[in-house]
Amino acid sequence: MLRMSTLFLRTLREDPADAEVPSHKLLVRAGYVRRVAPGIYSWLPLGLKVLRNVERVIREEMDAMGAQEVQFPALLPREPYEATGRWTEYGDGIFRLKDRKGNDYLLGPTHEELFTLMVKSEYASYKDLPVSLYQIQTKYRDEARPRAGILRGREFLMKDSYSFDVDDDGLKKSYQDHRDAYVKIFERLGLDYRIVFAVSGAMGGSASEEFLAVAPNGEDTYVSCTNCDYAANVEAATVSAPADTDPSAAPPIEVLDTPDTPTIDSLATFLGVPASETLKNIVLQLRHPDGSRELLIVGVPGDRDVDMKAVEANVFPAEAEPFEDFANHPELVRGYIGPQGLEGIRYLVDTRVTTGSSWVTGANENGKHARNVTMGRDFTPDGTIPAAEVREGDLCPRCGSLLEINRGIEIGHVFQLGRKFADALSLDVLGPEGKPVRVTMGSYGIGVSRAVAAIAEQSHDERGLIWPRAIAPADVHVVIAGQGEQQQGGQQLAADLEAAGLRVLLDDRHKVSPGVAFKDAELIGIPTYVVVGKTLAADGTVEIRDRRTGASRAVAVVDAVAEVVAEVAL
RNA sequence: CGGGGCGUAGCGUAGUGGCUAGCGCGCCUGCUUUGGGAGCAGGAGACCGCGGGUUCGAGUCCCGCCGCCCCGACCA
Repeated sequence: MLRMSTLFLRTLREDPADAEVPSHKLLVRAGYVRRVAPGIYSWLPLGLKVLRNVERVIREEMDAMGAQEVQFPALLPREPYEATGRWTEYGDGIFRLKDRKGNDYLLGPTHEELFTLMVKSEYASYKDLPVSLYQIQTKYRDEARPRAGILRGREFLMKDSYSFDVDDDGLKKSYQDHRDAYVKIFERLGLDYRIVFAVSGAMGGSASEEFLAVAPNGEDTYVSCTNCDYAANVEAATVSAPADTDPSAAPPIEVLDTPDTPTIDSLATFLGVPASETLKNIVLQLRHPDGSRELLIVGVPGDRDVDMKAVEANVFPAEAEPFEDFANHPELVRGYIGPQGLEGIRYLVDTRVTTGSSWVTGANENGKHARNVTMGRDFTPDGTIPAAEVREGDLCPRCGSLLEINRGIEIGHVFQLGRKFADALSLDVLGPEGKPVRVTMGSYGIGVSRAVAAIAEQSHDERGLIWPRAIAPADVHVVIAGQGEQQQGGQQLAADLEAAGLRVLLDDRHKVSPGVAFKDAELIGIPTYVVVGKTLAADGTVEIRDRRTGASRAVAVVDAVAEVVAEVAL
């Protein structure tokens, strides 16, 4: 039993000044966490109980799906990360340190290398696979900007698992098994979440989905269809493209004098056409992994911005950056670039730019634009990518209905990693024909500490936290509001509840007024609390209150244990 | 890393060059109080983020650094 009289807890009456989002404010106010350094937090007793409860749910489901728990160190040697290139790729993103001999170490940001090497050293036969391993480990990333309390920290708790299969079909099954397990986990955690398509990004690999907890303070933006179940991270979103038409049917190109119209706004105003009918050509510079540079021009409808993340996802592993060096490229007339007659420069268009579509665009001459510039006749791009930002009201690529945009917190990610790490670290098993077979992997993560914050984001009101039963720090909170008989009654009830198998938090503080006890109970957020107070003396009843609805009912103290047990079991 | 805001006691804050840095909460002692953040009395607690400078005098003005928050860039 937790007794408030001795519990290591101090609640705060006011929001901490450095907190912005509700989860941060409330977890600090209610005495669950305390900051010790930027993006680094300590867990106090109540917070640690919630964190452990989340871990327990995750462990149960991971074990149930057949994954086996292991534990790697957080402190890791440089060599495995050198072998996969990530010692360099991570740049400032990892914490590095040296031992007394000057050898390089890092604090693990993620553990693909270690899992891969572990399987390599233990297993050698296709008969050993498939296997899925997981750990719940503290991860370290030197984030440029930690924010929102434990929502994005530099030290955080993560469940990461990895599947190992001999072929793609096996990988698909392992992926699906993890996905199913994640659904069960997030259901049990009481989260409102969406599964969205994601880009695989710097990790390479193919199929990738994110589990996003719906929250206005989330860092991820996703689109979802108002009709069907299509949902995607904005970086991975596609939209329904207009149908192709016959380019020869378009009127001929017409070059127009458009002085002083280097921007889309000025052009649209000058010509009196909507910006959506103009074609904006953005010059980018690609940086390839080998250090070489390449120009890239991206054409998008003039009323939309280029989504750099979407572009990068399509030119991976190159990185894209804005191009500024117009002085050395006289063929690129800043503000008046058009795709017609662009020779030798890679040109990609947005999905919305289709064969047969005609545009107002630059004439590659200062002060001039061209009308009726038609794709398939006047220019042919080197490819089509979802380059323009997605907006609310765009059309679903699957059913054509309206898309809407919302924000979410990434709490899980499932990912068919493929052979990137197996290749880098030579992970083979002997196949049935006696020849080595390269292993294919999946990678699956859940942000454990982040999930606590995500739940707090979704489950609170102006008075405080409201935990789902599965992870609340206790099943029931007994508040003693009074002296003498109430004290005796409350102590007895708490003991009886505990004897009935419940986890009990008892507010047995003598000198605090009932108002303080009520406020604390609401702030701490145990879903059910029982008030033992004046009604005990008056008519032998106690109050059972529901934290979420505020509903209160009086029950005879002799029936209280049975009533509470029934309520908690719901 | 760029832009903006801000660092005063455990928490929230006042203090726009001039007396011993003020208030609320919390904490300690005593008495009273006990169904919605109690009252009275007495107390402890601050190198005013750090370093340098201007000035007769700096929490206050100037410079540098560090840290915090927000936006952006970045982020398996």
